[in-house]
Order: sequence, then C-alpha cells, then structure tokens
Amino acid sequence: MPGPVETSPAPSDRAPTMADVAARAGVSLSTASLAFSGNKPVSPATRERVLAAAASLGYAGPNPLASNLRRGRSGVVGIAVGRLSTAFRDPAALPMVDAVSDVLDAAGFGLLLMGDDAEHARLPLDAVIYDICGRETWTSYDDLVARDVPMVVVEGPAWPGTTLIDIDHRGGARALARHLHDLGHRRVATLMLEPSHPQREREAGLREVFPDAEVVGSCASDHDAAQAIVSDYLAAEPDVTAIVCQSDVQAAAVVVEARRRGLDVPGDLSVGGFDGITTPWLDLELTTVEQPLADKGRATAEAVLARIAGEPAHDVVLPVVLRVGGSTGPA
Amino acid sequence: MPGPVETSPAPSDRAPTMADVAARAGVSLSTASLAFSGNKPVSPATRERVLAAAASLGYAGPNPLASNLRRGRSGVVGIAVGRLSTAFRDPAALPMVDAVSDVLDAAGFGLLLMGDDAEHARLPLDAVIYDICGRETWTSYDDLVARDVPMVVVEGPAWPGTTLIDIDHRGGARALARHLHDLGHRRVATLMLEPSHPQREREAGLREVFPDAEVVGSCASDHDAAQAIVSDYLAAEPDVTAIVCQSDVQAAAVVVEARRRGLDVPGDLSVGGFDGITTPWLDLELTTVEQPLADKGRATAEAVLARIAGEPAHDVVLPVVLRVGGSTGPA
DNA sequence: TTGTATGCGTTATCAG
DNA sequence: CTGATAACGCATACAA
Repeated sequence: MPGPVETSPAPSDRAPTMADVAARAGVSLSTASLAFSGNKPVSPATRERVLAAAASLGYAGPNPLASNLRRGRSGVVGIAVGRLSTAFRDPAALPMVDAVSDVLDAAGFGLLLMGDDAEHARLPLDAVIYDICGRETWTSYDDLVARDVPMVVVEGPAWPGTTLIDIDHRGGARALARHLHDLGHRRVATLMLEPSHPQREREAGLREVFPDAEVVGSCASDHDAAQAIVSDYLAAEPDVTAIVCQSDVQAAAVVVEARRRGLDVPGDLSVGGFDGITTPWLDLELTTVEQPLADKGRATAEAVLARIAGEPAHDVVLPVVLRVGGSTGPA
Repeated sequence: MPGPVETSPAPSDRAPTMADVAARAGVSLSTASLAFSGNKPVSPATRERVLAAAASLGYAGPNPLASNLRRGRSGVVGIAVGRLSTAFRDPAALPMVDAVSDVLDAAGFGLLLMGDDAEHARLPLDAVIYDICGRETWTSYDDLVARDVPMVVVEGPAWPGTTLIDIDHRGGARALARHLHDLGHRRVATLMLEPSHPQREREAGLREVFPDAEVVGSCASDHDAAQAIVSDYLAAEPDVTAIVCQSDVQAAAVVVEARRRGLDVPGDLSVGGFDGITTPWLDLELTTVEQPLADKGRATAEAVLARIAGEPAHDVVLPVVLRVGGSTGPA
C-alpha cells in the first residue's frame, strides 16, 4: 500500500509552481489547474491530493501574473478621480466610490486609483472609470483608446467610445430654482464650480427660471474656498435674497459665512445646496438637490462589468429629487 | 533602394503584437522590445523604424499582462483601508494616502484600494499597505504571507514580516495631557476610538498624567457618533472641565455639542483634538496634536518601494507636536 | 474524469 | 548594436 509518490524536485530556492504541485500529487498539470479553478469537474479524491500537495509545498495558489496573461484579464479596474484630497474632500464623493467598490469586489475586481498624470500605460487595466470631479480634460484618453480599454465616464461629456453615467443636473437645478421662485425670490445668485459638464447643465437649469441670476464666483467644493468667495460677494451685494450652490459643502460654507456677517438663514438669505449629504455640524438641514450617490456608483460598476464582458452598455441618466430643508424660506 | 520590407501578416482581427511590429520594421523581436523599453541602447534609426511600424499597425505598446508575467511584477500596490466611506470620512486620512500615491506614481506604481473582505488572491499585487484605520484584525494577512507579498503596516501592531510606520501616539497624548494639567485641569475625560493599537498607546500617554481620567465612550472618528456620545456624557457629568479626543473631527463635534448645551469653550470646557487638520466650519482653532500626515504617507511608500526592491526597510516612528489653539483654557 | 500539447506576449540571456 | 532562443506560469482545446 504505497503512499503518494514522492516526485517533488530537490527543494529549490524558487517558489513552487503548479507544475511542482502536480508532480507532487501525481497528476497532470491540467488536472492541478482544474483542481484550483474548478472550471471543470475533478474527482473529490484527486482534488484532495492536489490540495494536500499544495499545502505540503507551501504553494499559495495560481500565480496571478501568469493567470492574468493566460486569461487576458487582470481583475483591475482603474478609477480616475484626480487628486484624492481634492476628490474626496467633499464627502459626497465617497458613497459613489463605495458602491463601485462593492459591486466590483463582488465580481472579483479591484479598484485602482489613478491620478491624472499617472503613467498607466504599463498598468494592467481591464477597464477605466473616469469620474469628472470638476475636470474638463482627460490626459490619458487617447492612450486608453489605443489600448482598447473599455471606458465609463461619470458625469462627463460624451467622449467617443465611452459609456456615460450621469444624473439630471439640469432638472435638479431647475427644481431648486422653481422652489426659490415660488418663495418669492427674484434676486438670486449662484456659487459655481469650475467649468465642467455638470456645472454647465446646472447653470442652464437655473437660468430657465432666473435668466439673470448673478454669479458669486466659482471654486471647488471646498468649505474654505467657498466661504472666502461668498464673503466678498455678500459685502458687495447685500440685496441678494438667495444663493444657489453646487454642493452641500459649499452651501454649508455660505450659511456659516452669512451668519458670521449677522444675517439670518433663511430669514435674510436663503441658501440652496446640491448632493443631499448630511451636514451634522450645522444646526439646520439644508434645502438641497438630492442625488442617488450609491445608485450612480452601482450603475457605473455595472456598466464596467458589461463592457469587460463584451456586452453593450447603455448610457444612464439618474433622476434627482429636491429635498426642502430649513435653509430656504420666503424672500 | 528598397523600402521597408512588407512582412506584415494579412490584416487579422486580433490586436497587433510586438512580433508583428518587429516583422513590419524588419528587425528582430528582441530589438523591438529594446526599442520600447530602452533597457539597452538601440540605434536611433532602428528605433524610428520600430516606432513607425508600431504607429502604422496601431500598436499601443507592450501588453502589460505579458510584460508583468515576464518581469514578475505588476506595478500594483494594494492599500487596505477598510470601507472608503469610513476610512475617508475623516479628512485626516487623505493627505497620507495622497502622499503615498505621489511617491508610488513617480515610481510607476498604482494604488489599488482593498476592502477587508476582498478576494485579493487573484489580484496581481507587488506589495500591500495595511492602514489600521481603527481596525484590529487583518483577514488576508495569512494569504499575503503565503504569497510572500511584502507588507507595510501603518499605525498597527507588529505583525511578523511586516514593516511598521507609526507616529508617537503616546508622546502626543502625554503632551496634550500635560498642557491641560498645566492649565489647572484635574477632572479630565477622554472620548476614545474603538480599541486599536493607536488608541491603546494614546490612553497610556494620557494616563501618565491623569491616571484616573474618565472615559466618555468610544466611537469612530465621525461627527454624528461623537456628538451623540458626548451629549449623554455632559448631561450626566457636568463637573468635567476638559475632554481629550482622538481626532479633530471628534473634538469639533464635542465643541458643537458643548455649545449646544450652553457651555462656553474653553471657558466652561476645554477640548483637545488629534491630527492637526483645519476645521473651517468652527470659529476657533482646536488645540490639537498635529501629526505629519504627508510624511507618514511618504515614509510608507518608501518602505513599500524598498521592500519591492528586495532591500531591507526599517520601521519608522514619526514625531508629533502639540499645537495650542483656542479650544483649551484655564480650568 | 484525466492527460497531452500549445501558446498567451513579453523580457532577458547570450552569442555574434 | 542586433539577432536567435529560451523561459515566465498557467489555462484551455483536444484527445483519451
């Protein structure tokens, strides 16, 4: 009653490969492969032998690099959000990426953060998500097109060959504007983001209701920047009765600054936000345009998976909803 | 005077490979490889021919998957921070990851976000960063050890085989405690994080000065949670004169809640933070223990690069500095 | 259910 | 400076 054949090569210094495991288990390389991948049936007894051999050799499973080449896939999806401390300074960005990560994780993919200037050419990317985050240009677009990497764009313009996931910026902005108009506001100003697709859409929606809306200025969705800009504006234009912002972070900054200047919100000034996040450090709930952040992330990830699978992916525009809080009131 | 030899295969549907380019350029495969990688000198004329052939074929450069297998390296470094909306809810986490990303980018590596439960086994990782972020366990540690993936741990305990990057939690906590003691405080409480290496160190530092410090409670570095906990505490223990927090986000929440209850900060209650971020929505600067967030990130990335290169990497403990602001005053 | 044979697309070694 | 050749470690088509 012979035990398992001892065919293992003299203990070398290199890491064991699947071939070593197969030899040790007394099976062929292909059988060992199947034992690990489960892509075709293998008898339980054989599988046991293979796994035991692997354990005895300290083999930790198929080498991902080799597996990737053979399958033509790395399991890595890039996501370009620009600089992290810019992209994630606004908490509204997180639930979206979280949802992307959840869906991709479940499908066995990992998320690779890409800066704008990164040298991605050598990175093994199965697909790339481009989340606009207020940007206008896309440095590596041509590269990715040349490499035929599937691309999904979030809240961006329609670059050829990309799948688009967007929200109804214009409708949301219009709804907020109407709400203010209904409250009697006529002198309305807007604090904008840097020029970008979402910003242009939102401005269009606002101007459907207030064609002459004034511009407070523009900045990223950052408390400090917003507060500085609005401070100057309020000093110069005390007659404005409402300010429409492009994020809740901006709106919160406007509320803080208005109060600092002795204005009551919403008594003297109404403030509208965008996103629908919570602002626990304020003692009021913002009136805001709530967007489905998690849905946006899920839709993005699903589009990515579809494109990786070679299936067609359709563009998506998600609805938003006006949520009336305590930061807006009669003019 | 013959032109370049036309050896290109009948235009097939598959993507062109370097072999196609070499054939088209009339050079050997190895020469084509060198023309792209620059790993050994190639005559300018030859290089031109290769690049022209590549352009004419629409070849976008070496296939990363193949290159990775051959070189035994993917260019991907994993970073485990847990759930994004937890890890990055506190803005203090961003500058560190930003710095990591900068250094790795410059070295040609990309950063892959890893959740705790992710199936990393198939992902091609050259190294992994484990940023504690208040956690205690590390699900995939054994896997990574088995695969012999270099690991760098940030603010964690000393898992075998890992390189450690830490800050002087204990010293920082001690300095803040002494500051409060010097101000005459004797009844001091602390709002803690969930149990973890940094939390234990900081508690030790605090108790060197206030052995009997009371515990307000513990929670993640989240405004809402901190405010809720401290609200109950202040109702029950009105005699406390100072509260030491484990992050500036927590500290800001304590300030907001204290004021909501009619307490003056620092008149009736002193509040200490940790991290050294700005809290623009507060009208005072927190007294806080400032940590070198970017340095921590850089040190982490450099340790990663060293370990990937097979060089020894030494553990690092970075200093912190007490920054006195307007949230602490005489008892 | 298992074994045999091939090739994924590079990079590196070595000789010329 | 350039060319021939050999791996890298695995997954699959195909045959048994």
